[in-house]
Amino acid sequence: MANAPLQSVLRLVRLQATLEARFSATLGSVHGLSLTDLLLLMNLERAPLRRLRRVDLANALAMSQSSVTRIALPLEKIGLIGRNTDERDARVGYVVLTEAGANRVEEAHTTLDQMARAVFADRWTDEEIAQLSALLGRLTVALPGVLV
Amino acid sequence: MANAPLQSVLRLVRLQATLEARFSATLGSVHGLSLTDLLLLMNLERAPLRRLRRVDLANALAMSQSSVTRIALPLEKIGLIGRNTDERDARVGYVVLTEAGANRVEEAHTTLDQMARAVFADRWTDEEIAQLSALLGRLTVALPGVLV
DNA sequence: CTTAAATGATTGCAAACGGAACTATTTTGG
DNA sequence: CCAAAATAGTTCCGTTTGCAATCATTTAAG
Repeated sequence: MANAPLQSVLRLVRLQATLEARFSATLGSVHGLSLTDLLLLMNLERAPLRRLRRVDLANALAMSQSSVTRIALPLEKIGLIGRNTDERDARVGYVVLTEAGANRVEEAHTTLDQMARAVFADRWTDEEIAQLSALLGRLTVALPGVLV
Repeated sequence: MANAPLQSVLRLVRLQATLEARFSATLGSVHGLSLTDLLLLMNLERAPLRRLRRVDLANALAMSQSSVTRIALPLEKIGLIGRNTDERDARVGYVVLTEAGANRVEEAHTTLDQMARAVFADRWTDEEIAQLSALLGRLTVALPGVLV
């Protein structure tokens, strides 16, 4: 297949719209979160001290800083995240996962995991899924500006 | 890897934002088209008589009908597509690729193809790329509402 | 036939996003 | 030590998108 690169990229682009729409719909009705919300919270969960600077969060999510500001605002209002300052540097504002946020992200993570498994439920072997994950992982690191 | 399904989905979602941003930037500066514009034109190019109903175009692009209406408007203004009616059914409006559109899509397609190849330029074998394409293809057909 | 449901397309509205501009800090270079 | 550049964050504005409502037309059901 001579045009496998283009085909891969096009399929990837088109898959995303469907996956995000589907996942966000369920996450919204069940947990009151969009997929982007959950990804933000999950990044905090994995971070040391459960906190990240806004600029690092933007890089981790492959989004702009302004988007992080806007997404964080309602999450802060409902108490899932908090705001910390840095004594060393007055410019930075840490986003901190609260206890309520940690609970919520655990629940939503479970739902997301089930949905992801459902996507592969039909005649996929574990090995094939691992292969796909590995190939996408290589693609991720091949693109500058996309953190893992 | 027990969480390969989730990992695959998350990587896919994150890759899309980067790829679309990168591709749209180049396509925009070189050919005056966004990636979405080009995908619309490419679908017309492959269609019989180089024309499609708006509703079919929406399905093919995994987008809403209203988006197709809005995307098509400026493309029509600059003469890349035209508008046909159906004598049998006055509701449908065909989107037709013009000669100018066919020329433009051919140029932009070449650029897109080169960019796609560049993504895989670093230590990917043809077989690996084909494998990725095949896996993404299976994923595409596994999701209802996503046409190839 | 005639009325109700379905279909195709458009428009208004709201949500999400990036970029540019701006403020406030910190770092750097002379 | 101080001015200039860099960095972090927010806000404003334009673009893109989906959903709901709407209109016109066709199909289906009685």
